[in-house]
Order: sequence, then structure tokens, then C-alpha cells
Amino acid sequence: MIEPALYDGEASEGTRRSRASHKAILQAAAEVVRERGYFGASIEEIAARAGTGKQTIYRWWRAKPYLCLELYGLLVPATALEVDSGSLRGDYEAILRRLLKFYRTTPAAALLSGLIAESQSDPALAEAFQRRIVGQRRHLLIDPLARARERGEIDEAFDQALAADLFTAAVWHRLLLGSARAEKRFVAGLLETLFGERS
Amino acid sequence: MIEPALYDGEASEGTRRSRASHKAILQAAAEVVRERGYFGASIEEIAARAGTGKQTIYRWWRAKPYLCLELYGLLVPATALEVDSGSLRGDYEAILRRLLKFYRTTPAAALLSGLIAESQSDPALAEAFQRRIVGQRRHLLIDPLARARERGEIDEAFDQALAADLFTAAVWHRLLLGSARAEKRFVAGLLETLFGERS
Amino acid sequence: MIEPALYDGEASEGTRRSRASHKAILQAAAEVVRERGYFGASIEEIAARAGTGKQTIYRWWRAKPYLCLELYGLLVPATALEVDSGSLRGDYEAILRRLLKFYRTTPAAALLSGLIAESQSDPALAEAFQRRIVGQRRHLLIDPLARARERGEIDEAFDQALAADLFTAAVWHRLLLGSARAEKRFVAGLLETLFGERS
Amino acid sequence: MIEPALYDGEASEGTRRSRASHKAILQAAAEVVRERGYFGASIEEIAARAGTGKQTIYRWWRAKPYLCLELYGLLVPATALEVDSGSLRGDYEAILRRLLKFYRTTPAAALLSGLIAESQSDPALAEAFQRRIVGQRRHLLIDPLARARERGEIDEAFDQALAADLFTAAVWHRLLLGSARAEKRFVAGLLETLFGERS
DNA sequence: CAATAAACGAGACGGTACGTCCCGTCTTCAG
DNA sequence: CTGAAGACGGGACGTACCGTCTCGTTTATTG
Repeated sequence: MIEPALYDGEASEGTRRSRASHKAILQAAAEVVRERGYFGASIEEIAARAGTGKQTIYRWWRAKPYLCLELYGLLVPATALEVDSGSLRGDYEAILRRLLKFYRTTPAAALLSGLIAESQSDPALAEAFQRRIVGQRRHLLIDPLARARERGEIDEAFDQALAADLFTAAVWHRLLLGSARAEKRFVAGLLETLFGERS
Repeated sequence: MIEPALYDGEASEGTRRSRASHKAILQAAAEVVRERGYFGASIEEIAARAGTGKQTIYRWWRAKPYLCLELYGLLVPATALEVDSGSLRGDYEAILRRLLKFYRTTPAAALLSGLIAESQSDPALAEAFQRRIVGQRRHLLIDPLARARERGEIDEAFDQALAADLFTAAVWHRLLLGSARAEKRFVAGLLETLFGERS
Repeated sequence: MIEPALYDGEASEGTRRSRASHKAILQAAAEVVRERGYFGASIEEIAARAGTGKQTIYRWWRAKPYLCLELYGLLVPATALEVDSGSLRGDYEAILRRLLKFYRTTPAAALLSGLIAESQSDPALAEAFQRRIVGQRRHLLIDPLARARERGEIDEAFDQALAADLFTAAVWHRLLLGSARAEKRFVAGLLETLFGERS
Repeated sequence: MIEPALYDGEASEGTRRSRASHKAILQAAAEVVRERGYFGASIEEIAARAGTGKQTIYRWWRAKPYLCLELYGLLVPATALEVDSGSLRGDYEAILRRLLKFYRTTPAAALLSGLIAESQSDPALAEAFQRRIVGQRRHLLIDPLARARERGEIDEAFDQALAADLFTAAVWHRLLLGSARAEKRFVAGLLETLFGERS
């Protein structure tokens, strides 16, 4: 969630946000986005499916993209990318395989492209997207690089941030443009290009 | 245009497409997308600004994304990326700088993200996007690589298609996510990663 | 037709109106009005069904109601109402039965109500409707009354024009409002009211 | 209204119909029909003038004719035709004069002809028109006849329903076809024909 | 017997309105 | 006193036709 929402029982005065509604809305949103895509998903249908009023959605999220932003965040459990195989190549191979599986099994692609598109004309959304999705992602990608640096696998001159960005770029490009390139070759080729010929 | 439209005075039966309207619509679309972004652009406003009826738009394009696809294609004159500096690094540096300028000066970013987003739930659009934008782009990126191969700058093992894709991925990622990374460093870093330390 | 159109071969310079098209248009109009009603009938469909261009319709009729006016006129062959049974009651009984049958078997009701409705806001149409439909009708209804006057069945004081109008009013009212009143009783009752108890 | 609509504050679940909008729509419809006639009146303009969304009209009326049906009903206050002068002739003279004034001062003629025309191809509308306009009208016309029967002015053999229908037919015919017949003569002649020579 | 000029079929054009969907806000009432 | 239900003003959708306007093509005198 964008702001650290207060739940029933967490705080003092008045009634607090209903955990049940919150969950039902996100679940309904996930379903509807999966079925109709990002554009096809309407607040109206999400509310109906969640069994809530529209107002309950607008009370907690400014608009569809912000709901989707939270939804996207929930689809990737933070731990999913944390690996420590002992080698840089091993870490990234694991991350890559998990990511590709993640995108195959969730409506994340639809969400991602929709959010990127809406960000083009909504700076606030762009900022939130950066902070909550891109930033977090970069951290997870830089951790293995930092460990590799400690192990001496890469040296000081290696631009870690650039590598992380290029990795994300490649994965998202593949995801959103559905390149027909065989997966195995893609994985190997990408890693070789980023980290060197063999490993 | 998607199909080689017939204009006034060209052969065949019946009435012909109006060159003037066609042009006015694309021009209006460019304006409106620039001002309001991809989503904010409505067929209604484009028609009004072009001084045409809505039906004239729907007669020639299936829907907004298809109009935008054609518009995107027209924004990049095919020749804009054709360079031959004599070296691989030189070619790509030139291409990269032209691309970055292109995206700074046209509504291409808004179009691009919108088209990618809509492609997620419209396979026909995805296919058209691949064929008309991605495919064409790939060709232009592979030409310099082929010349470099002939000159012996890169060897047979170098995966040209992968390099071209990664290049596009990096550029679009930077474009759509507005990474704050300084341009100079981005250019150098990307080329180094793709083609090696110095070249 | 509203103006005495010139047909092929009738007159001097240039090309002349095509008899075949004229007929095909009226025929198509009759069909379409029968199938879709007065409002549902579009010039576009009439043209398509007649196998003509729309312009050919607009060349000869100002608009749909004028086409329908001519069509209505053609549905009632002028002779259909001319009877001379020897008695006033007999004449009107015959006329009435023919009219009721006429309306049962042609799209005249749809045309009539549509024309009356459009006449409310188009004085020129109202005038044409009066002259070409109402006027002609009145004549045919007054002829039997004039003969009855000569025979002495009715006297000078009898308001022939009023009777004719009331007769038309009653028939159209029945036609357009579909009163459930049994036909036999309607016929007898109307004639009794207009011309007296027995006759 | 066609169905006994629920207003704010009336019983039952959910949100209620807005009295203000309902009234504003009917008022706007009356204006627009008066200005542009039945066909010229568009839902779009009515909504704009009423200051409502189009959907608010479509939510409560199936289509233009149904809105007009309600409007027509409101133009004739039910009491307008209730008279009791003590004589049949007196009652009908009063009714006739009121009707003629009513049609002179309201857009009723445009509505009436439009509704009749649309009824030709919409049986549900025809039924509603019968029930809500014709039926009610017939009642009001039969009351004076029933009183006359009690007073002995007319006998059992007099077909009251037929007389009422012929009266309506004559009035509407005159109204919609704008016969130039002088009003005084029309009134006298019609009543004489229906009820006898003198009174 | 061409030349020519109108009428023709076809259908694109600038428009208006349709009836629908959904937006984000506002109001009502049941729990 | 929250929250589902849903009406509201509004904007855009994509479609149907309007009546006008080219387009070639046919056709039937006229020079």
C-alpha cells in the first residue's frame, strides 16, 4: 500500500479500514486484470466482484494505477528474488528463472506495461513506480553484485548499477515484447554479455 | 499506412481516400498525444482538431492504437538511423545519440508505452507492432553489426541479434523509466557492456 | 412524383431520368418501410436495395418524407375508391371496406403516420400532403355525396365537406390507433352517425 | 411516470431517483419539442438543457417516445376536461373549446403525431399510448354521455364509445391536419353530427 | 459518328445523434 | 457511523445515417 494503512485493531479512534474489503479488492483486481487486461479492467467491475462499493476503492487508492501499483507489489513476494548461491552467475541464473516463471504465472506483464504507460503522463505515479517497483528491484539485483565484489569476482570498475538496469531492461523487454528467442539462449546470452564470456 | 491506401486519382473503382484528411488526422494525433499523453488522447478530439468526422478515422484505422502505430512509424524517418562511420562503436554512438534526441523531441515515448501496453491484450496489435516497429528497428541495428563482422571487428560467435535486442531494451528502458543516470555515462557504459572495454 | 419528371426520350437536351431507377427506388422504399417502419427506413438502405447511389434519390426527392409522399400516392390507385352503387350508404360501405383492406395490405399506415408527424414541423411538406393526399381523398369522398344530393337522399343543409372530413378522421383514427372495436360494428356505427339511423 | 418511480427519501434499498433531475428533464423536453418539433428534439439536447447526463434520461425512460409519453400526460392536467354544465351539448362544447386551446398553447400536437407514428412500429409503445392517453381520454368523454343517459337526453341505443372515439378522431384530425375550416363551424358541425340537429 | 454532357453506381466526406460504458463524486439506508 | 448500493453530471466510445461531394462509367442526343 502507498501509505501505511491502518487496519482494524491497529489503532485507536473510530472504525478502521476493513482488512476483508482491502484483500477482496486486490484479489478482484488481480482477477479482472488477468481476464481483461490493464485497460479492460474497470473500477466498477472490480468493486462489483469484490462485493464492495466503488467509494471504498476510491477511499484507499487515488485511482486505478495506484491500486495496480499495490497489486503489483503484492504479486512479487519480496523474498522471491533473494538467493545466495555462492557465485554471481548462479545468483543471476536463479533470479532470472524465477522472474520468467513469475511473469508466466501472474498478470504482472499487463500491470507492468499499463503502469509504465500511465507513468508517462502522471509524474506522481512515475515517482511512486520508481520508488516502489524499480528501486526495490534494483536493490535485489545489486546485492548479489555486492557479494561478488567482496568475493573478488568483479572488480571496482564494474558498473553495478548499470548492470542491474540492463538486466531489468532485458527482462522487461523480453516480457513485454514477447521475443521469440528461445529461453535457454536468452538466459545464457544475457549473462555472458553482462558478466563475461564464461563462468 | 497499414495497407497501401488508395488516394484520390489513383486507380480502381469508387471514391478514394482523401490525402488531406489522412495527413490532417495524423498531424492532429501527434499534437494531441504530445499534449495529453497516450490515454488522454481521444479519437473525438483528434477528429475535431483534424477537422474531420470520427468515421473518417474509424474508416481507415481499426482503433486508436493502430492510428498511433502508423503515427509512430512516421515520426522516425527510416533514414534517421542509417549511419556508416567506419567503426562499430562509432555507428552505435551515432545511433544512440540520434535516438535519444528523437525521443526528446517527439511524443514517441508516450506512443511507445501506450502501444506496448495495449499489445498485452491485443495479439493482432502485438503482431503489427513487432512487424512494423521492432522488426524494422532490429534491421537497422544489425546492419552496423554485419559491417563490423565483415571488417573483422567482431567474430562469428558474437550474437548480433541478442546485442541488438539488448540495445533496444536498454534505450527503451531508459526512455520509459526516465533513469536519472547521466547520458554520457549511459552511452559509454552501454556500449562497453555490449561490445567490450574499448573498441 | 412531385414535379413532372422527364424520362428518357421525353425531351430534348442531355441525359434523362432513368425510369428503371425511379421504379426500383420506390419499390425498395415500399419494402424497407414495410420491414422497418417509417423511422427505421433509411435512405441508405433504400438506395442499396434499389441498387442505386444515394445521390440518385436526392436528385429527385428533397428528402425521405417527399419520397414517401409519392410512394403513398402510388399505393392507392386513384380508381380504387371510385364506386357508384346507386345509394349513398352503398357507396360509403364499399369505400370503407376497400380502405380497410388497403391499409391491411400495404405499409400505408406507417407512411401516413410518419408523414403526418413530419408535417408538424415542415410546412412545405404539410402543404404537399394536403394537396396530394387529403385533397384527392376529399374529392373522392364528396363525389358520392354530390350524387346523393342530386338523388335527393340528402338535402342542402347537409355539410358534405364536414362529413367527408369526419369520415377520413374516423378511418385514420381507427387505422393508426388500432381500436379493438369490431369492424362490422365500426362500419355500421360510423355510417349511421354520419348519415342517419337507416338509409 | 410509467412506473411509480422512487424518489429520494421514499422507501426501499439503494440510491433514489432525483426529483429535481426528473422535473428538469421533462421541462427541458417540453421546451425542446416546442422549439424543434418531435423529430428535431434530441436526447442529447434535452440532457444538456436539463443539466443532466444522458444516462440519467436513459435510466428512467426506455427511449424518447416514452419520455414524450410521460410529458404528454403531464401537459393535460387530468381535471382540465372535467366539466358538468348540466347538458350534453354544453359539456362537449366546453370540452372542445378547452381541447382546442390546449393544443394551441402546448407542444401537444408535435408530441401526439410523433407518438402515433412511433407506435406504428413499436407495439409496446402503442399499448402504453392506448392505456395512458387514449384510455384516459375516453373515460373523460364518456362521463358526460353517461350523465346524459341518466337525464334521458340520449337513449340506450346510442353508442357512447363510438361517439367518444369519433369525437377524438375529429379533434385530432383537425389538429394534425390543420384543416382551415373555421373553428365555430367545426364545433357546431361536429356536435350536430354526433348528437343531432339542434340542442 | 464521334463529342459531350448529364445521370448514374459507388462510396468517402464533415457532421449529428445515437445508446452504452465508465469515470469519480455524492446520497441513502441497512447492519 | 461504516460501507454496499447505486444515482448523479460528465466525457468518450464506436455505429448509423444524414445530405453533399467527388470519382470514373454509362448512355443518348447533338454538332
